[in-house]
Amino acid sequence: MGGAASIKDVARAAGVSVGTVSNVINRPETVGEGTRARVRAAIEQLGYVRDESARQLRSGSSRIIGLLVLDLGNPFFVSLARGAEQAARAAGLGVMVCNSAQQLADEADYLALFAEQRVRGVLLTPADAEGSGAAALRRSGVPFVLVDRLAAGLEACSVSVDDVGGGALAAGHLLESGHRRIAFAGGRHRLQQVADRRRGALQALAGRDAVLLDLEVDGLDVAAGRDAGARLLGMSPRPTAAFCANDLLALGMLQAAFAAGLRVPEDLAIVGYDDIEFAAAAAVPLTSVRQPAEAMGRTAAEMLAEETGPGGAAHRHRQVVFEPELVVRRSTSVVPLPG
Amino acid sequence: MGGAASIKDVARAAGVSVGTVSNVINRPETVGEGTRARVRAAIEQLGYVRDESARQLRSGSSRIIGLLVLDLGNPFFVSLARGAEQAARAAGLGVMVCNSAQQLADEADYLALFAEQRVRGVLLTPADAEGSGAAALRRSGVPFVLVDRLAAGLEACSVSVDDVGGGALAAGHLLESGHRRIAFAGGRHRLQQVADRRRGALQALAGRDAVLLDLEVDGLDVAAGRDAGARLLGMSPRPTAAFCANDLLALGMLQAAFAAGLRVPEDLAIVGYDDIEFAAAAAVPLTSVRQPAEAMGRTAAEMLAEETGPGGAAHRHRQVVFEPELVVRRSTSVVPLPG
DNA sequence: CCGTCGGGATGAAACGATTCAGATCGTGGG
DNA sequence: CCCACGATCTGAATCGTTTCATCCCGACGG
Repeated sequence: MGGAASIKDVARAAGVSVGTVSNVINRPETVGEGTRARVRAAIEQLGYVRDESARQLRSGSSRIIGLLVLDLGNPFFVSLARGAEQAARAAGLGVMVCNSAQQLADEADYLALFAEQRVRGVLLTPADAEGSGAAALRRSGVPFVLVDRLAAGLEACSVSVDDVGGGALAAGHLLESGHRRIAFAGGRHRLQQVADRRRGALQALAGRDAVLLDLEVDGLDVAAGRDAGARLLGMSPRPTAAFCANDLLALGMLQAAFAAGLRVPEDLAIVGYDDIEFAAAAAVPLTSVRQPAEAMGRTAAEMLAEETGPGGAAHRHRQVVFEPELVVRRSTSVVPLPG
Repeated sequence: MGGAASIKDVARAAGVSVGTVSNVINRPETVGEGTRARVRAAIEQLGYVRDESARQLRSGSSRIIGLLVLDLGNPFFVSLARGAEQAARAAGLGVMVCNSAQQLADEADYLALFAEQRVRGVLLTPADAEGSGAAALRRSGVPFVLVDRLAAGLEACSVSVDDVGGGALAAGHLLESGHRRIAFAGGRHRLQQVADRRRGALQALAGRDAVLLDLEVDGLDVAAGRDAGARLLGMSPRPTAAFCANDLLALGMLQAAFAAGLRVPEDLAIVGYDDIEFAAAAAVPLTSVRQPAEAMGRTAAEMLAEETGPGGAAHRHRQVVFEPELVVRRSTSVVPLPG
């Protein structure tokens, strides 16, 4: 193997011109039967694989889309990525998954990488509320879909969930269960999703003689949840329930509660957010607000494929908003549920 | 923006030749100070971004590596990917993460995608024991590193963990804790990692008057663990301990045990494998066999960068084997550990 | 027998960057 | 005053593919 075989080698081996080989690959119906077979045999025999960079250079369009998620360590985003990958494959596209880890600098780096690669488009879960990533994309003219965040105005498509409504669902459920002192693990986080969930909770509690106590966190992972849980245990009077901005925090808090000998939900009720698989699998299954992660990823990829595919000129930006759904499990219900 | 600006546009705007622009970008020290500034200004002003596909076509080498993992739903592989991404970035490379979901067909599809993209190299966690993926890579001449699997012979670099040793650690620990009837959730799985862990367990139990009972699973996730747990509960006499091929299975089994009212570890001791973050965060923290996932990913990417970088001709394939480490937690220790 | 038609095949231009052999120019040594 | 030299810059060739204007040729209608 002295370097991969090119289309020229195939042409020579099959005794035809390069144009014909290209036709066999891209428009086989325009090529005579015998020639087609000969070319196919040559391709097979030489192990020829089309060089995508040359194709892209000439045709001007790439076959991969970039997906930049906030945190690959969160199964919610993994599900989202899986959905996107699935839809992309159905559209003949590949996905390049990258992890911004909520760092603006990393986000910018990866967007630059995507720009150099001339990706077909980008699915972005923005790392800040201001939308600097989206602004950069718009400036460079790369089509993009905002994921897990509503696009302001009509600048782009977006796929999101009603986080305010989700927060209200969670807080409303705790309220109905009799709780009046409720902690919110997430505090005044700079992520808009967290702020919206908090706002929804406040709305649900307004005028109901109940109070929401902010627990600041310095991350949205299990360790931060443990830490927040430890702080919650020190509060007095202690909240009787906690609403966590995501399930990772909730799992950490659950662990902190167990470590301190508290019973869940009797001594502390816990509601998470996302309904990741591990929420149901926890020893005390977590009540959580479900987001349709896979559907979100799938929808986003489909919209991008539509926008950047043939006929994309007629594309109108759309905002798809999914409704969250409360899934009640043991962590908030003293009386065991059926099943 | 009528299409992105090319190097030619920059050259025109700066009043120099394209060669000079290229030099400003790639060998700035060879260009006069004034010219350099003028070109830089033009680049800035036009928002020029180098087209990677053209660069790659001419230079022949890509700046991205492909990473194909068995299961992105398993945090172990997410950590591994994170480590790889980190090392790749340090080497100026991008990573394209894909998920074979243990399906040979998907593995082949993604490897074909990588081949078309002419990726710099591939990090592969093989989906079968026979190594058909590796064979395909060798045939197409793409450099690759086997991850989480020892490379037979000297065909390639590999980064793996001593799974036989890890299995022995887990079983040995259960043996020391007094268990004699031990279930193995994983059964005779086609994945080599699972088979090796089972073999290690058998070795540890050999001649010790203990028995290993296979529990077949049709997946390596939480749901499969729940299922295996349900079956375990029906066995009689019931095993007093279970060794699970990974932590997801263990978490599922833990949940099944709780659902049936069993106490862990008093009625059933459980050992997992991988030591993912959720293992420690479970309500009954899981004893597990730790694998250094991030270090594995990092090492693999570094080896690939070395092999495919300048001076790669002198590269000799190496097999790096990490040692697993037993992490004992509540799920196997009746007497609570300090801390 | 001629003109046309159309299926099949051809060959060269074009995409955007890199690279390298040369051109240009100011300078200092001889 | 001439020449070699280094520093700088130029222009064209090149990478592998797609695309399109042509060309070839046998068949068919007139």
